[in-house]
Amino acid sequence: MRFSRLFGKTLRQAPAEAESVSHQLLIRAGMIAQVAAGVYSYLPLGWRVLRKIEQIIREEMDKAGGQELTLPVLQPFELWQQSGRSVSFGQSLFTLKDRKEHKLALGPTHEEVITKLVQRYVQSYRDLPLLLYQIQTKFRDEPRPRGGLLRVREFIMKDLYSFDVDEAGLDVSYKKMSQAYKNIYARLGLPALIVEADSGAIGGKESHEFMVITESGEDEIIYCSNCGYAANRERAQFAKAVITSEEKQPLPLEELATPGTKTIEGVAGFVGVPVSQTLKAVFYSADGEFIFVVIRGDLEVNETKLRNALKCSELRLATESEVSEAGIVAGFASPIGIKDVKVVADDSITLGSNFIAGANKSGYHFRNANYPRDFRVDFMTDIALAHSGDNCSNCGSRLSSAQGIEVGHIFKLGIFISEKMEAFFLGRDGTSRPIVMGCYGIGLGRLLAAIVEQSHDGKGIIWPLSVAPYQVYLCPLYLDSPELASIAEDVYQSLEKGGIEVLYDDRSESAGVKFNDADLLGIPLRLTLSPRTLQKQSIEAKWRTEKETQLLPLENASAEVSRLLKGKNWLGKGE
RNA sequence: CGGGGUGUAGCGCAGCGGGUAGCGCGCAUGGUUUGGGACCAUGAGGUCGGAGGUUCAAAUCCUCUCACCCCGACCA
Repeated sequence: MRFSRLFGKTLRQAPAEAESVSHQLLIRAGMIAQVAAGVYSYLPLGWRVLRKIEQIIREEMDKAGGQELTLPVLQPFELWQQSGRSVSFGQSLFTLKDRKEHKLALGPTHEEVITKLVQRYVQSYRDLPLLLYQIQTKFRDEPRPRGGLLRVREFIMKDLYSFDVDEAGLDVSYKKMSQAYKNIYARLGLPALIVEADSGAIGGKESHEFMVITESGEDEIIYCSNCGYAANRERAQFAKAVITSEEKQPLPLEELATPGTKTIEGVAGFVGVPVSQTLKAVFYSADGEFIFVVIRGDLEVNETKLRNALKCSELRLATESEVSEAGIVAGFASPIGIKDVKVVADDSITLGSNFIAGANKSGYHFRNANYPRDFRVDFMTDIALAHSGDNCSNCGSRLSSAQGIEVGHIFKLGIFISEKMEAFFLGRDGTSRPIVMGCYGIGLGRLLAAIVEQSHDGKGIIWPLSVAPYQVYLCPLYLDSPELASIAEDVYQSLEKGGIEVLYDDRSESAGVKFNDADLLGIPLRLTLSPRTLQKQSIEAKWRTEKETQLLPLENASAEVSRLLKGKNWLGKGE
């Protein structure tokens, strides 16, 4: 490809709205262009990278036994009603009406459609297992797109669905996919960490995310460097410290005047006890129902855990007026004596005794509140948010935290969808059972952005050889010399003939401009041709990742370059 | 949806005590240059996000509105 003919232009300055590194570099390199919030065009260079990523994913899916197909983007809304996910996806589902006023959805994912399809063709256990996938555009009306390609409303995703006869079969499919994903990240040069995850609106039970650790990541990972436990913070477990008060025996409940102490810190300070010696009350609205949450004063509520515990789809903090309508005195609330309100407790309230708790009247708290002696709860489970510094629930070591980009998510769906979509099969024993499903998603654009996020320097992008838009940047200097121009042209032709992907900088720009563009675009190997190298009948080669240059004989340069490229692995590292 | 911010040439920005728009980069033409973003000359390019209002006069003041970005809520 001749640079002078390439559509797209490198920019010295990134547009003001681009904040994340990947966003800035991808725009400056002329690889993507924004159309609307969370909607992007891929320019030729960016599209080449995306297609390479796609091909790697396709190869790994095929190797794992996947069969590629394509499902429609346009889906009848009824399918979403049938699965019940029109509710759980809620506003994120893009919907539209056709000319007959029939409601349709733009697919944010394809469990419904594929399960319907599989239902038509699978009748017997003999038809299973199946691994079906597609690579296709998804639509999600995200509340807040951000970070360039990191979170968008229209994106290309590979989604694979597994169909098995039982849980054991699902485990096998899940492992295959997990391995295929690891292979993909390895080939992309992405150090991805697998972590336990919440399954969110997709549903199902077990799920894992693949995370690339980088500061710009929007997810927080809690991990234990001792035993290897790692989980998304939404999901993370930790060992809650047991608080032993001086008096282990429950003491009689006492009312205590605590004027003006509306916060946990305020009360604890006023009474002179640690915050862990108090009970915190937090109020939520879950699908419209008022929820009273109790948790030990030193902990915070994990809203994802709470949502899962309540099995609700919409969860938010209750407003002040909702709290007072429920008859609760904010700042002095506790479940003691509370009636007609659903109370959910974190199990931390049993890890201690004689707590300070609200007296449900302004200016007063109770001393020596104990569960279950003094109050009841509707149910109790783990709804606490893990922090770095907490203890690992596996091994007791200190947990750490890191920011990460979610570059893949795999789910064990079980029969959650297949039951609703009536996808049953006949087992060997003649009984009809729902197909056991898994789903496995990976967003290509986000993958591309993640690569840039963790592989760049002050000059620009550093693509791994496996996905670089071109392998070689041919950079002749002093192109106005007819002799040099003609040799450069010959080299270009011979590289192309040799099957090497080459971007030929045929512009008559100065050396600095060309070198800077080569670095910005992140092409792995740069070849410089100038009177200086010509004098030695050679061409200069330089890897994007290295400082040193080397001279290659001009004669059969193509073969020499091939040799160089083959000497590198797909990441362009090592010999 | 809550909070904050920005919309002026392709990109980055200035102008905003009202008088009809300018700088840098980029772009075009010509010339001199060239191993890490050269220089000179000439030139093209703008309904100042949109609508309404105030005024003799609005990029500038007022009202409404739209878009985009960031934080949060939310989210495979």
